Amino acid sequence: MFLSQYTYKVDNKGRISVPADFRISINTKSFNGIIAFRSYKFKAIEGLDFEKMKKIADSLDNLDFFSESKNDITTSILSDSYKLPFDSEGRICLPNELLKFADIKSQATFVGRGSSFQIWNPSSFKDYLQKARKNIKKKKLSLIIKNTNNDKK
Amino acid sequence: MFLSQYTYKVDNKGRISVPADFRISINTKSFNGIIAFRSYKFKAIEGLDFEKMKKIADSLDNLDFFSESKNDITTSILSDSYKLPFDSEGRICLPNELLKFADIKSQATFVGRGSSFQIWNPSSFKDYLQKARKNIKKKKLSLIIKNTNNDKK
DNA sequence: TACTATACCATGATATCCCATATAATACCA
DNA sequence: TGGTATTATATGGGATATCATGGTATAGTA
Repeated sequence: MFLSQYTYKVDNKGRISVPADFRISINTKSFNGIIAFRSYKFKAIEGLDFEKMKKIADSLDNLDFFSESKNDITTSILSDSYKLPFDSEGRICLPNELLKFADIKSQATFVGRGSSFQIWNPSSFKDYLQKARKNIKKKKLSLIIKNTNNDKK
Repeated sequence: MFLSQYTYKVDNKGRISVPADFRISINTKSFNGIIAFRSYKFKAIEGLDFEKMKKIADSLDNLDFFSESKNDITTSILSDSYKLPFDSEGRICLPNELLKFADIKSQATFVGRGSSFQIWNPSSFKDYLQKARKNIKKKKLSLIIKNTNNDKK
C-alpha cells in the first residue's frame, strides 16, 4: 500500500528516484517498473504497477474490432500510458510529455493513495492538500470515517 | 501489452520501425512479424500478432456457416489482412494500400491499445486523441472503468 | 533487363547501465 | 542512553549498448 509523501529531485535527464517504500509495494513480477499516465482530475501523474494496469486493460479490451463503444476510453488511457522501468538504483525517467502536463521541473512529490500513487509538482500538491483539508472540515468527513470504521482513533 | 505512442519515420521504401517495446510484446512463435488490416472505425491501420489473429479467425469460425455476417466479416478481415515480417532491424514494410487508406506519408504513430495496436497519421491521431479525452471527461472516467468490468459486450 | 522486395551493413542519437558520492536512517556497542 | 559504525538510499556523471534510420547489396520476378 502506498502511503505518505516524498519529495525528490528531478535531474537533468528527467530521472527521479521512486521512494524506496513505494518500491516495496510495487508488483514487479511481469515488469520491473511502473506505469504512468496523466491524471484526469488533477494536473498530476498517476502511477501504478503493471499488474494493475493489465487489469484495467483487460476490462477495456475486447477483440471485437467492430464494436463502437470503448474505443475512446481505450485509446485515451492505454495510448497515454508509459512503461517506466527502474534503473539499477530504483529511478525512473519521466517523459517530457508528463513533466509538462504536471508542470514538474526540478522537484516532484510522490503521493501515496493506497493502491496507487500520484506524482505532483510539490507546490501544486501543497495547495491541493490545503483545499482538501478545508473541504473535509466543512463536510465533517472525519465523523463519517469514524462511523464507517471500527477503528479506535 | 501494448502501451503509449511512438511516432517514427516512414522511409522512401515504406519501411518503418516497430517500437522496440512493442516488439517485446509481440508473440513471434509462429510468425516473426505482425498482421495488419484496415480499421473499421478509423482511418488507421490495426496491428496485432499472428497468435491474436488466429484467435479472431477461430471466433469467426464459430459463426453460422451460412450467415451473411460471417461471410462479410471473414472476407473483409482475413482476405484484407497483410502479413508483415520484420527485417533484421525490427522494421516492417507498410503496403501502399494501407498507407493510402490511413493517409500516412512521411511519419506514422504507433498507438498502444492493450492487446493490439494501431498505426495512424500522426496529426490525425492527435486530433482524435483530443476529442476522445474531452468525451471521457464528460462521462466521468472512474465510473466508466467500474462499469466496463461487468460489461458483456 | 528493369523493377521490386528482401537481406545486410553503417551510424548517430538516445536511453540504459554502471560506478561514485553524499546524506539520511538504522544498527551496534560501550 | 549517547555516540559511533554500518547500511540503505538519493543523486550525479561518464561509459556502454540499444535503437531508429539510412544506405547498399543481393535475390526474386515480370
